[in-house]
Amino acid sequence: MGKRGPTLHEIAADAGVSIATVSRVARGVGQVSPATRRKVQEAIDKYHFRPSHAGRALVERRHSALGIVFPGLSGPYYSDVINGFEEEAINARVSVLIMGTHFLRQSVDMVLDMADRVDGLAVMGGVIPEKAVRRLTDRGEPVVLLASGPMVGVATVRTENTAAMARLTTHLLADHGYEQLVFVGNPDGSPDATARWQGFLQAHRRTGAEPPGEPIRTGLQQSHGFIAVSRLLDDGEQPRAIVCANDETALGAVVAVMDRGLRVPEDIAVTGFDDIPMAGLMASGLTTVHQPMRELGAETARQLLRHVEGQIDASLDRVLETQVVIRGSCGCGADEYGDARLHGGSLAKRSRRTT
Amino acid sequence: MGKRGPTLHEIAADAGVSIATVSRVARGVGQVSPATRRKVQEAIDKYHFRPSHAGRALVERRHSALGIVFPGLSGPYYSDVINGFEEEAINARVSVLIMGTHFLRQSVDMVLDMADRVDGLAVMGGVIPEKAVRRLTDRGEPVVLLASGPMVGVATVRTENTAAMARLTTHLLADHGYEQLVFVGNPDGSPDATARWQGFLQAHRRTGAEPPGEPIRTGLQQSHGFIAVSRLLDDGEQPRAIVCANDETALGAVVAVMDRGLRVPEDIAVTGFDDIPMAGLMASGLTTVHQPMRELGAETARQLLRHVEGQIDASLDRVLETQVVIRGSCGCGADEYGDARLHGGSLAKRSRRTT
DNA sequence: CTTTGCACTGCAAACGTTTACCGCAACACG
DNA sequence: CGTGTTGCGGTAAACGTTTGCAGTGCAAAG
Repeated sequence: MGKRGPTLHEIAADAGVSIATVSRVARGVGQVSPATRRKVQEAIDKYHFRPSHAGRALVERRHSALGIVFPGLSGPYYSDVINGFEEEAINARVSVLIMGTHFLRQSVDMVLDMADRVDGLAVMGGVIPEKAVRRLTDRGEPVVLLASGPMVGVATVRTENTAAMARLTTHLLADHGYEQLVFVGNPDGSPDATARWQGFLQAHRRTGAEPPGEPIRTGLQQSHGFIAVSRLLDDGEQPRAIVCANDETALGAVVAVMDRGLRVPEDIAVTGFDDIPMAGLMASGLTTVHQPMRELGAETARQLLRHVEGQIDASLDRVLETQVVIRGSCGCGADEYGDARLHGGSLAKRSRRTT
Repeated sequence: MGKRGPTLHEIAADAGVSIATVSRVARGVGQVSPATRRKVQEAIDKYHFRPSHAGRALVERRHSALGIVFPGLSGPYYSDVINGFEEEAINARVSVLIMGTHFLRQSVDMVLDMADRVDGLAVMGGVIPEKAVRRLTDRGEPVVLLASGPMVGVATVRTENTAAMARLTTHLLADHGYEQLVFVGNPDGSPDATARWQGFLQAHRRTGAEPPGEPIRTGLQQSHGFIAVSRLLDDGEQPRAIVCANDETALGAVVAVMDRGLRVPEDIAVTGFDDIPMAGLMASGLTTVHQPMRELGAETARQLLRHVEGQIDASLDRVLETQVVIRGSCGCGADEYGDARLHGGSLAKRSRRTT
């Protein structure tokens, strides 16, 4: 059974005017005498009238909504991106529809379906195959690719992953002189993970270090990191440093290491990626890479809105800067960069050194 | 500028038939000869035609979509709920639109707006005031309240929070004999937190324990728990047990306790709520309450779908069962309930005792 | 008193579907 | 050969809006 909301006609009848006048009052355009306006407004309020989106979408050919598609929705990462995205959307008076495909078979259909409910779509990398993205753009649907490699003909907004991971890895290899680094994350799992693995490799090549072994392929949640590292250690391996694809796996790794009575960073250094709130709080401080998540979402929304307005720039490839954040978990002592420990009831922001 | 997709008319022209026939072929209803069907299908494929949602929504008075509204989207909690919800929705061939209000001023407007784009709405407790929910139901919009207290005239699906928290707290008070319990979480923050605080209080009353002090009001993220407990300990207080509103704050609390050289559970016991994957993995094992998140989402979707079909049962108040999961962090030794430690490369599921 | 201009408001045509209804051809049957 | 019957497929109305255009009435100007 469908919606039963009042329509223009009912309001018009009640106010004793035509539907055109009600429409004009409702959207505040055109010439309407103050007396009529008041009368109509009263009827509108009385019935809590809100114009039907379907009717409006049909004639205006726009939905006043933007869509954003993610693979999954767990983790503070996405939350911040969505926040930034929503903020910009609200400024532009459009709704935001979120979708998580959860890697289901029907993903492409779901996205295609959503595309028909919004004016533009932000698609996170790895959600649907390139071919499906093409189909959308070919249809004339404004699309912005989020956090995924450049793709000809499609606007992209992303953060600098590869170079940052290369800098971080170089810090471990060159500054600390570590030799056996292990990468935890699935390079085939998401564009983010791919780019980070690339940076990891790049650093090894550039510093002339021995090439690293196979990555430990696992998911991006804390429990995944915990399990992966637990397995590794239980198998008798003990790398000098564990480079994780994101902070949450890193946190899981830290717990796994400590569970076995080993110390971070004295026995094993651990690094993350994303700089989630928890990263700066834990004892040694997690060395990681800060990404402007919120801005990533906001910029994506802005670009998408321009696109929807017809300001198409399909060759756009906006890359937001990232910063390596050196804390304690890589082995840099607190004394080295000022007091980085929490104490005495103060929760002053831990100092950072960024490269 | 708006969508440019092909319309029924173009397909009809190309195939040399009327729009009615195209519509029939597209949706597979009515009588169409095999020859015509083939011809039309070809044209449809050729243009990648998909019927416009707006046009369809207008005449059918349904959107083939369900909405689900959350306050925020961080944490594995929501992810699982959404998963279950989506799964049921996909079975019923309807789309799912997710929305996170992020406690913005415009929340009510956002929800009202979304209500006009879907056939039914699942609203998580605390997202919008009761009055706004009423407005929706008054308009005839199918609404199911998710994880929030019963509300007359509105169907509700939730998990048993209060009783479970009472059982857990009683375990700490009676079985362990702890006396100074501290609650971390904001009772006014969400219906979940409210119910858990209630259970916490209830246990104190029932066991005749001294009433607890004020709760430590903070958010539901790991970093919130960490900061809250850090402050507490730095202020010189040392409760015997910390009861957290959810697992993530509990994990933050554990890290904060350990950061200060104290042990969990020997010096301070810590408990959570939700049973997220990480809860079973950490060293001592987090004592918590297991909730059927996925089922919560799935059941909500099922109820909402029934409601949309006209099978209204506004007095429904479905309460899903929860289980207290005793692990080590409350002080129950591993030896007490079998080997609950991870070792020897095995990651066997940690044993549980449930009440 | 007629004309002109202006502010206001109604009419009606889209927008892209779905579907009830009807016409038409072909065919079977008496 | 007339009369149903049946299977296809076209016509048109309806869904709820927006908006160009035209009409109305009134005041000011001629």
